Amino acid sequence: MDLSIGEVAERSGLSVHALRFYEREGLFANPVRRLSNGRRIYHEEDLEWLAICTKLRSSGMPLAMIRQYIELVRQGPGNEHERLELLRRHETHVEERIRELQETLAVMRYKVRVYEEHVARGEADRLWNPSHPDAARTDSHQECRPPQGA
Amino acid sequence: MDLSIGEVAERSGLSVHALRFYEREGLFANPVRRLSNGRRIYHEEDLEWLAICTKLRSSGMPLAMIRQYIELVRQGPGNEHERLELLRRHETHVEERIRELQETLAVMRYKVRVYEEHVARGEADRLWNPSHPDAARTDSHQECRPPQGA
DNA sequence: CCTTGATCTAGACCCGACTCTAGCTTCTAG
DNA sequence: CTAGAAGCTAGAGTCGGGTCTAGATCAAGG
Repeated sequence: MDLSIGEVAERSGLSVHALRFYEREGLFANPVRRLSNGRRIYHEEDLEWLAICTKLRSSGMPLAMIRQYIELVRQGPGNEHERLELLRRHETHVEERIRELQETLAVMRYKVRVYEEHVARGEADRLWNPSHPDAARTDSHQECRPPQGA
Repeated sequence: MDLSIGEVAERSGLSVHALRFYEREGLFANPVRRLSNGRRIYHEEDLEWLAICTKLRSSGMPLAMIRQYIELVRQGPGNEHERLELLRRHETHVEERIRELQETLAVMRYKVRVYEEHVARGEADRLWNPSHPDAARTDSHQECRPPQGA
């Protein structure tokens, strides 16, 4: 039932270094316990929490925010509002990020399509080419009118 | 028609420091020209290119990749395929990132909803709470069956 | 008994992308 | 003529998020 840091590393996908680092950073709710010889012991719950952490991280939540969350948890019941507020804040942030990426993607797709056509016609070199002022100018106009669906 | 670094900073939204930094990093296609007194002079095209750079950056393209692109441009016509390949690689990357964010978002929304319900019923403290093994376990099961639409 | 491998700590190092500082020059307005 | 703003360079510092190293300890197997 007890897991060594190596096992946790393997199962969580984090390095042992990262696990110790996370601990120093206060990202564990309950202080990591030790064997009499000083070695860390983890349990299933730790793995579950780490899975959540990794998910939050992959969505761009900074460690500092995860720490804030876990600090609220440590303070015990009574601050559920703050916890929710924090999560919703991040939700909003992720939504905005998605929109930003989608917009860039639309512009890029459009440009790539235009470029492909030009290349096909042998008139290449007229896209995102800052050493070709003519093209740059033409193109940046196009950029102002991205695909209708954007 | 000539722009000083300060003007470019203001109009591009980048700091003068960042502009000099970008130049050192080789992110300009044509070497930035200087006045006889050593001061940099920029032109509209530079602003246009910087706008593109900023867009690419905001979509997560690393400076190193922008540099690769601009190096292809500097080499002149003939490598349009490589340029397109580079842009498509990034496109794919952005698509994947969007998917990743959408997935996390779905999970977060679900969890937040569950949490809200629990809080409403006064049974709070049962979500993403690694010091409450019981809750953690229940919850991580829920996590394995995210909203049907995910 | 000895090696191998996992662990420990403290602290150095890395990378990306800037940001800022020091010390100097140069332009512009009063 | 002079103060202040804006520029210049080289190089140091920052921040986030780790990663790695050195040197010590410990447990197990041959």
